[in-house]
Formats: sequence, C-alpha cells, structure tokens
Amino acid sequence: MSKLKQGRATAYDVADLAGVSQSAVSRAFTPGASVSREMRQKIMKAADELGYRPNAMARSLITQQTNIVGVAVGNLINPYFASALEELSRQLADADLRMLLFPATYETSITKIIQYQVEALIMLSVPPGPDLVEECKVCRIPIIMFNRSSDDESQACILGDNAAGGRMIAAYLLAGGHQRFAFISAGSQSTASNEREAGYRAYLLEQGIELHHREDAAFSVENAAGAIRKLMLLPQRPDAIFCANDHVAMIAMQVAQSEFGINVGTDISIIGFDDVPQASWPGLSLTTYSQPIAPMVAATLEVVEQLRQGIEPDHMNIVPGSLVARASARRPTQPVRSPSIRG
Amino acid sequence: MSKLKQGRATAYDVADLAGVSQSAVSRAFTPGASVSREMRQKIMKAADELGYRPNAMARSLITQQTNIVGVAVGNLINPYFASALEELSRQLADADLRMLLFPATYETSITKIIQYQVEALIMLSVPPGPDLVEECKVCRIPIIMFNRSSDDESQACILGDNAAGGRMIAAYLLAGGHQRFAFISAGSQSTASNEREAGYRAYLLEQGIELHHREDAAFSVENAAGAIRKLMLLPQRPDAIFCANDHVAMIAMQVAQSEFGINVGTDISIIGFDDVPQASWPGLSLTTYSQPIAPMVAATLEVVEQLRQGIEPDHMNIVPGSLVARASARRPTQPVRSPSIRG
DNA sequence: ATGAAAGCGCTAACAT
DNA sequence: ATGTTAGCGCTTTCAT
Repeated sequence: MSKLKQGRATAYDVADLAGVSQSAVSRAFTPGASVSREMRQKIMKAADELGYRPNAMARSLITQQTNIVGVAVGNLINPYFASALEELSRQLADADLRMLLFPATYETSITKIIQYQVEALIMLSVPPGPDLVEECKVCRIPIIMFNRSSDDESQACILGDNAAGGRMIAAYLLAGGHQRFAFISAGSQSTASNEREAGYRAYLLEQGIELHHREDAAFSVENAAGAIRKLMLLPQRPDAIFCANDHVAMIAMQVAQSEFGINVGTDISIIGFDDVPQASWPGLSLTTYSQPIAPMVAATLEVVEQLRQGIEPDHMNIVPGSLVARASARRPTQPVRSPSIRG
Repeated sequence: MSKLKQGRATAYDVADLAGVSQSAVSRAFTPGASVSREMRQKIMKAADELGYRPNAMARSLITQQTNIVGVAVGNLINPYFASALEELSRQLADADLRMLLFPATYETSITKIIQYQVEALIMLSVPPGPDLVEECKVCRIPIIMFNRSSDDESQACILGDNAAGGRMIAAYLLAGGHQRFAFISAGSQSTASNEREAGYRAYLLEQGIELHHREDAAFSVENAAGAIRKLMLLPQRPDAIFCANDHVAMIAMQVAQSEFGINVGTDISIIGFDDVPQASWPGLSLTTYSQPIAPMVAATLEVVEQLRQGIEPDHMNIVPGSLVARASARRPTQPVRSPSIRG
C-alpha cells in the first residue's frame, strides 16, 4: 500500500510490518487509548525498526487543533524582548505547544502564518498592524499582547505594573532628595512607556512637582544617545532621570559616563524599567523596576490555555513588579513613601 | 457538504458559493495555475465573503513539503544570537519559509518538532545532543550548524572566519606594542571559541610569543566577571586581552573599569569577536572582529535552499569578517602585518 | 481489544 | 480551462 524506502514510514507501513491494522498503530501512539500490552509492544518494535514518527500535520487535520501558536517579534536587540522570547520558548514547550515565529513588520507574513492554523497569536511587545488584526478577526484567531496595552477588549494584554512602577520610581527619587526630574520616553507609540510616564508624572504632580524635562529616545540607539546628551547639556541639568526601559537607561548611563565624565549614581541618578539580566551586571548596576519575565510569560500561557479551552480570558492581566535598588540611583536615606496610596 | 458557520471555511464552501468545482478553488489560489480571469474573480469574491484561507496543513500533506524549518536556540542573552535570530526570521520569511522555534536544551522538544515535518533544522550556535542527531538521522532531517563547527560531514556549518580573526587580532595587538597577551575563552565546548583561540595563539607563537595567561568564562556572567578579575589580579597583569566573543568582552570591560578603575583602551586593550550592535555604542566602543550577520544568515538560507532542492551543500561555509577598530584597544602606529600569510 | 471504513482539507493526475 | 477522482497520513466512529 505504501512505497516506503523513499518517503517517511507511515502508520500503514508499521501496521503491515507488525501484522496489525493501521488504527491499532494510531492507538499505540495515543496516550490512554485501549491497546493491550502485547499489541503495543509489537507495534512499537515495528515502529522502531522503520523509524516511524507520527505526522503532526495529518493529525492536526483531523483533530482540528495544531498545538501551534504564532509569535510576532520585533526588536530583539532590547534584551528584555530577547529574554521574554527565550522564556516563552521554554514555557510553550513545557505546555506541549509549538511556536511559529515571524517578524512583526512583515505584513505578508501573517497571511502565511494563519494558513498554518495557529491557535493564538502572541505579539511580543510589538503593535499589531490593522491588516493583522483584520486577518485574525476573520479567521477567529485570538491576539495576545505581551507587554503592550490595547483598547480592543477582545485582545488579552499581559503587562507589567507600569503605572505603579512609574509612581514608585518617582517616590524613590524624591525620597533620595533629587530636585530636577527628567523622563526619557521610548516613543509615544509604546504604550508601556506612556503608562510609566503617566505614573511618574502623576506622583510628582501630587507632590507639587512639575517634570523638569522630557526627551524621546524612540527607535534607535542614536536617538537614545541624543536624548541623554540633550539632558546633559541643559542649562539646568536634571539630577534624576527615569528612562522608559532598561535598554534606554543603559545607553544613557554609557553616554553620561563616557562623554560627560559623570559618575552615575552620585552626580546624577538614572533609573530604568524591566530589570533585564544586564541590569545586575557588575559595573552597570542599574536601579530599575522589575517586570519579572517568568511570571509574565506564565500569565501569557494561562491566557493561551484559557483560549484553547474556550474560556474568555481577562482583558488586562497585570503582573506585579518591584523596585530593584542598585547603584545607578542615589539611595534614599529616609523611607520611601508608598506611592500606591495616592495623594 | 461542509457545516460552515462553526469551523473555518474550506475550499468546498467556496466552491459551493461560487458554483464551481473545488479544484477550481485550489487552482485560483495556486500561482501560475490555469484559471480564467472571470473564474478566478468569481472564486476570489466567494472566498472573500467566507473569509476563506487555504489550509497549509492539508496542502503539506499532499505536496510533501511543509515550508517549515526548525530553529533551536539557546542563550539569547548573548546579543549576537538574538540578532542572528531576528535576521533569520526575516530572511526565512523572505524565502517564504516558516520558522518553528524551540529551546535546544529540551530533549523532548525535538521529537515534537520533527513530527511537524520540518525540512531542516538550524542549530543557532547550540550543540545538537546525541539524541537530536540520532532522531534527525532516522527522519532524514538535515542539520545546519550556525556559528558552530561539526566533525559530522553530513552537517553543513555556517561559520565566521574564526581562525583568520584570531590571527588578525593577535597581529593587531602585537602591532599595537602590547607585551602580555591573555585570552578569555567562552568554554571548551564552544568550537568558535576554540578556533579563535587557536588562530590567536598560532600567530603569537609564530612571532615567538607564548600566551601570557588564559581564563575560562563559560556559561555565566559570574564566570566571565571572575575570569577578568583573575587577570587583573595577576602579579604580571596582561596588557592585551582577547575575549572569545563580544558578550564576554563587554563584561570584561565593565568589570575592569568599575572594579579596577582601569581605562580600557589606554591602560589595557580588550578585543572581542562578533561585532554585536552594542559594540558600536557610544561609551563602549569595542574593538572586535566581525561576524556579519546578514551574510551569515544569507549563507544559511542558501544551504537551506540547496537542501530543499536535493543538492548536497558544502560542509564548511566560512563567511569572511574583518577587524573593526574602535577605542577599546590601543591602535597600532605601525601597519599591521597581514596575518593571513603564515610564518 | 481490535479492525474496517469514513473523512479532515487539500493537490494532482486524469479526463473532457 | 474546468470537473472528476484518488489519495496525502492520520483519528475516529462503528462494528465485532
């Protein structure tokens, strides 16, 4: 029935060799199916001999589930996204799910990805284009936003606690006795950056303090370096700088130190957001607010599982973080007023 | 024939709606098939109405090609691997190939990945375990090694020019008037590190110079920091340090500067390998030998294409790099003797 | 517990 | 140029 020798061995080949029916082979490879021990052994022996491996495509066709989720990535130079991706690859594998990765900026890609019947789409901190959203709607593929908010109630968002983090950072810097507060944004299209900024400014304002200066570091290292340079050259140089994420903060530290001879942590304070692995490197020691990757990815997988079971997940899933005090910002001598209590 | 309304629309649904045969629908979605303009329009209209998208699983089953390649990743904290992955995602998409990503360290993963009939497996700088190799052999899935050598002639390797790079770095440091040459390895299981070290030592030896000291920075930031600390505390401190890759070199720079107050580039010279994006950051300015990502990924895709066409690719595919002189190593005043000419 | 048969959604001959 | 038919490799009733 099957040619063998050329293509891969099929369940029929195994069945023939073992002298059983093809459906018996299927059962032998299905956990919890009703097969006798001897039958299973006979089949496994034959399968082994032929190097048989079940064909997931054929199985998906009939079971109507592929166990594949699509993942859209953008800028992996930001170590937070790289770490998140790595953790995602592990937790998906743990959950017996496969990951189909594609570059978010390729509009055409999504069409191809959808054809593989992915069960969900995870946007790794990248915005979904309008065509992507439309495609997914038509094909009933749920979109999950990792580290990005969305107004669309149908999209589940997994977020760090941006507002609380922004407030906490303001409180920490204020308690550290700083005077002139600056903010470096990661771009107005970054919802995370915007939410962090809002929390930061809100807390300051509640204490009667206006933001001293604001810069934008969107899109490139050059822009980030330019932003910090502008701050350093201000007639009234800020003494406290909150950078929208660690990636920007690390660039800011480098530039401030190397180009302006500034001792970060004493001359000025720089705080980031994310707590990327590099933040704890010796010599960098970046004070930051954590977005713990393992829990955030775990929350993402929980949403995936809910979706697969037909359960409607929460629209907003906020994973708490905490301030990680290191050397890049002067440590307060007085206790920090908890910023979660407003006013 | 088809229920519709519940699952996704199939080619039959479209055919029914358009009043044509199902194979006509198939042709309408197959580039270069013989369909009249009016027929195609009619079909596309119906397809649009139903939100029909061809099922790649079903297609793969019959065409016997999935257009999927598996990619195994390990440590994405090293920005070289993260950048390579990002570029790979783009070039695969350009080649109309899908990427199934999985964590290399999960032995069980490979079994699952293979079931999706991947057409090749790319190991992104990670060693394939013996079971993985065996599995791939049984299933006739070709293994491609990115940034890693293999003795197995059946595995195509895409490599930077490690030997030439190691030699070039030695020559550059020597021309810079350095005296005591150290090397920090990325671990003995890293073939790239070993090859770079061999080239470095060989050139030095040819000039009658023994390696002053050698350390190992395998596996973790802590080990890398420990390695550079040992070097700094040596009674005879080295003045030239070649780190097996930029990731290690960046850690070394940080530690040397922050913990030992050393001015890298004047007090001592540190050179890395890879030319990761961060190497050119202001303030870091790491001298390094490039492993150009786009060409290396392009070479990888060429191998993939050859494999898909049944052509046996070269076992070794070495992509040339070049020394990128920046500020972390003292620049030679005399011309550098070309190290590619031995002796 | 096992086998026979139907069919998942598609492509690829083969007719016409 | 279009329709008919036969599978791709598997799971899943349904018999037995």
